Amino acid sequence: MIDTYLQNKLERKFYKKDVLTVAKNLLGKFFIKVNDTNIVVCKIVEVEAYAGVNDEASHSFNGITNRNKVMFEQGGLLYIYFTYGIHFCANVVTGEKGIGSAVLLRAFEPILGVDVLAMNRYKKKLISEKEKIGLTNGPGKICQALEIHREHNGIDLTGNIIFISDAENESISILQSKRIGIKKSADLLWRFYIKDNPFVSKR
DNA sequence: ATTCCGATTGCCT
DNA sequence: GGCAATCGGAATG
Repeated sequence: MIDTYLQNKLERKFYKKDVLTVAKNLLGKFFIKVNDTNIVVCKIVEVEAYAGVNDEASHSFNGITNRNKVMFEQGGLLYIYFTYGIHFCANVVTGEKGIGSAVLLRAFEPILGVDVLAMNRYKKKLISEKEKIGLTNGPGKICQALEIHREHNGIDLTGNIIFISDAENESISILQSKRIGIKKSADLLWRFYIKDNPFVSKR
């Protein structure tokens, strides 16, 4: 089971391309998190690109700080930040070291480990269809459901704890829009999502 | 030291 | 659709 995902794990070169390319290429891929007792697999269905140059909305826009320094590492690392005093958000760092760009993971479709996700989100295993939609359809929800926190900031996605794997591609239709919840550089169409997927976030 | 405010979410009307 | 929750990063004094 897990062997198949490990064999299809994305390599470093996938992440070292420019952020818009990686953002679009991440759609439809499997995001996997493994621990001692379980494995969770989700399909990536919605992302946003953030780049260091000409993008005032990006954490990297004003240069390296203690918070954003992982964004400036080489592609393939995970950048985690804490926001609104409540939530964590997960990003895939892209490009070469020093660029400062990343892809925000906005929504997942649960594939394997729904009970684990439900326990983390709702403290119970059995959930309704509506609750299943709400499991991972937002950036903060993803981190709560998959237990991704501060300690995962900087983790290498080419390792075996959290990684992303290629999917046998049934062709997907990709749509784009403005990014959600930002005020600066708000007109860039850098949000990408899979058409007609019910797990794409609503707001 | 103090102030401002955010790459969100859930609950309310 | 509106708004409170809640905290730490970043800017300002």
